[in-house]
Amino acid sequence: MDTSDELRFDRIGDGGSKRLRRQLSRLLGMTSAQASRVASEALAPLGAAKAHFVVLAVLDEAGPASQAALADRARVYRSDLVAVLNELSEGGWIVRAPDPDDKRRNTITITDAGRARLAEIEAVLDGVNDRIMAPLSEAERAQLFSLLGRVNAHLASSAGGASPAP
Amino acid sequence: MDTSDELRFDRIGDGGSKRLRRQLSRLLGMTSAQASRVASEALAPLGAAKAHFVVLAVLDEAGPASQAALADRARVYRSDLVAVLNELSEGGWIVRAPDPDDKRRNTITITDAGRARLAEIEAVLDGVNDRIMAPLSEAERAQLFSLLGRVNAHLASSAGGASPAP
DNA sequence: AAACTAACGTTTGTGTCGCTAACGAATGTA
DNA sequence: TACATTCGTTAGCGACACAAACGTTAGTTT
Repeated sequence: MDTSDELRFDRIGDGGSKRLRRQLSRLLGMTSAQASRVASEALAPLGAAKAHFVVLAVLDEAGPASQAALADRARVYRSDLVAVLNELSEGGWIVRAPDPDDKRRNTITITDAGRARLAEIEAVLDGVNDRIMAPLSEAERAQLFSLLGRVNAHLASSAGGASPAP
Repeated sequence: MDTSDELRFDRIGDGGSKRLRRQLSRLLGMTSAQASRVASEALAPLGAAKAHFVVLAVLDEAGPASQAALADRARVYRSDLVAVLNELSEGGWIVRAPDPDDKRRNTITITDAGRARLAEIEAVLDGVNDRIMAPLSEAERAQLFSLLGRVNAHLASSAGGASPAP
């Protein structure tokens, strides 16, 4: 019979159901949840969160910015960014100073300690991603990135939700 | 200018950061969230949820079962299954009857209406998954499933979390 | 038969995540 | 001057994965 091929990850997360195995959204959800869990667990000892990494990375690469600009770049909602910046500020990794030119804005700047923190977090997360993709070859990892990236781009552009704070 | 290769989905969800683009967990999370949103929106008019589909599918394929067995197969936590079964029961899609042989257990059975409901939901979700993978060819879809499946299997087995209710 | 252990369904609660709504303050525009 | 928009902020929703505990029932041990 047709005992071949697709039975390799049978009963991993689909109860052996052909129906469930066809649903990419489910496979995506399960894998994402597990990856997210691994990442969070790895960051926990540092007292860091994933949003910390994203925000610090964007700050480091794009330079100081208002919270609104930061939220756009990091794809974090303005409302959620507040807490993240509070935490980063408490650690001395960023400075939140009022913008003299526009009193509505804050100017967020990464500190030297923040850059060190970023490197620290990045090292951990690089390790995490390596563990996640452990069973894949280099070529396969690139494949996965490419395919996922295309699906993601398609979803982001087709849906209304490309921008986090409309 | 910066005309190279990997810029095709630049600024889709990573703020243009090389660092962020390397993080599979992030790409996975964004894609999963969007796919999940599309699926939920498609199911909303039916008044259905994703868990409904999973539970009905498992019931249809593996036959009547206790809630514990159902939770294992559907990869839903016993605690969360309660609400799902309440909803499915209210719709008349399943029957929850005490097991005479073991008074601790309920026996969950799918009804004819439940099977019709399952077909209905499945049709919607098949459409959703087709829309999600629209930019991919048949071969690429198979590739994506295979790669994701391997990552998922690896994560499920390496972490303690292969079984949802320890 | 009594005592202990384990499985069952259920309730309740936790933490994260994506997202919406509304607010006062400040700014820009008509 | 009136109106609209942008800014940071607070609060809250709903979905999801998950943990802890409880009363009930069953199986096992002494």
